[in-house]
Amino acid sequence: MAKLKKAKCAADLRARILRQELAPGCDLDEVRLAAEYGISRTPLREVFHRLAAEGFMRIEENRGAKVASMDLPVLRVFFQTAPLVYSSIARQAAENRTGIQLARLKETQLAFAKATRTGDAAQSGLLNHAFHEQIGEMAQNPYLFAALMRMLIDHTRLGQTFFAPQSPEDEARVKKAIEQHDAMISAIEGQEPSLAIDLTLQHWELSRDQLEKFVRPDPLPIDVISMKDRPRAI
Amino acid sequence: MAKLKKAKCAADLRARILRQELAPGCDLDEVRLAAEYGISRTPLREVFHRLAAEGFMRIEENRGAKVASMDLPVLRVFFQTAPLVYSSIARQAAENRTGIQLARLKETQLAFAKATRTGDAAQSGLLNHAFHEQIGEMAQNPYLFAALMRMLIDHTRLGQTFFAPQSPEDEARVKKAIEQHDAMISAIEGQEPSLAIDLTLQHWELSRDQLEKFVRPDPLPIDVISMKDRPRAI
DNA sequence: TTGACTCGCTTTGTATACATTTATTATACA
DNA sequence: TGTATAATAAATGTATACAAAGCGAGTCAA
Repeated sequence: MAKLKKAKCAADLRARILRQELAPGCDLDEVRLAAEYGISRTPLREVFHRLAAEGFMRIEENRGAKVASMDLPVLRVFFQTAPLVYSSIARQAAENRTGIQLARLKETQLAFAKATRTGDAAQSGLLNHAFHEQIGEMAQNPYLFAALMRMLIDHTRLGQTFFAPQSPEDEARVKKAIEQHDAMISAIEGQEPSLAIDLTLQHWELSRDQLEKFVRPDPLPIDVISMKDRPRAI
Repeated sequence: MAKLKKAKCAADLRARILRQELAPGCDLDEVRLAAEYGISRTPLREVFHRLAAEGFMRIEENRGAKVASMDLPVLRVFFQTAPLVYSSIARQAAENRTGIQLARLKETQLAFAKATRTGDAAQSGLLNHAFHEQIGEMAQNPYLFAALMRMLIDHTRLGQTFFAPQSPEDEARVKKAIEQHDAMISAIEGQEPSLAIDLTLQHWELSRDQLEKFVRPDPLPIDVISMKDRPRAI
């Protein structure tokens, strides 16, 4: 039981970070969290060190653990690197997937589609994360998997709003994402690497178009700024 | 001082694993190592969890930490993935390197060349590792960097013998590797991404040819097997 | 008012003692 | 002799107590 607590704590912290319930940069109180999870500081700190190495947080000497930040320079790299990593993973997943993994992926996809239908945006984000992580496992490539996991941390955090559609267009996008997942499952099941790559890149483009709105918000119209600041201008 | 001990412990464990002084799969005694590094089990265990997440070791519930193994299936993936990761990193290093990083890289290369000259194979391996890790840092890509670090763990462990030349041909190979490093530095300094990629792939091929001898030893001649087993055959 | 300093509080880091689990050995029995 | 089981030893996991470092409020002097 005690062991389960530690694993559960790690999993829950990951989820809270991915949901941005623990915001990027916010710092984590050892005693508070230890109490919250019903464990002492010792095992919690072990979890911290592990999550730090996984890229969820960083630990600063004598000043505790903080949730990994998402600075803009890195986000640029994110958009640049995602197609390479995602498509490589997709190809190898189609080549190497096992039947059991495929069955699990289908289950996740069902749960994911259901979460979007019930409008649970946070849960949708986490299940979408799980979906892509499972494809990563199928690739059986520990090297690229490490890169993928780090990409997904930022991708899921950025995409929090994706599954909370505000308009009919947003809803259509979510629906399309689900269909793309289904197509990807088919390509992986049929062991068609190049098709899996194509579908993955299409899926990425859908996601990217949405994400970029948050990463590069249109700069405020120049006159608005100047109007606002004019009174205080020298 | 106490903090330095922990960092030093982590760095030393990494080095010992890379040198195969701690062999793949061997298990790590908490009390022994804690005594060895002059710290208690608590901080050592934190280091273990961190190194586990970095891919140096794995931790099994209630049965301690073991050095990460190098199984053949994964090694196949290693050979398949290395060109992609290494060349992507090289390109981005050429694009994004800073002057300070370049200076540090040159220092490492000097130390590396010196270690090969003095015949210190273990140190050569570690400095070669540091050289490629520094190129990874230059790329400023945390996602691919995670993949690179995992590749280098296996690459350095596999290549232990590379810098302990047994023949004039081996020595020529080491010499060539050093020259390739110099050429890579030039390409990165001159910010020539495509040249950096070419040189990196050449460097990889040199390394690969040598590594494959250890990974895929020639299978026993078929008649030797049949001769040996014939007496016991049905 | 500002800047530097001290004191005390809060938080982080480490060691140690204890609980729990696994591994090993000894012993009994078939 | 081989196997199963009990007893014991060794280790891993956790909690707690204590040490050390950081942080902030308040004080005092310039």
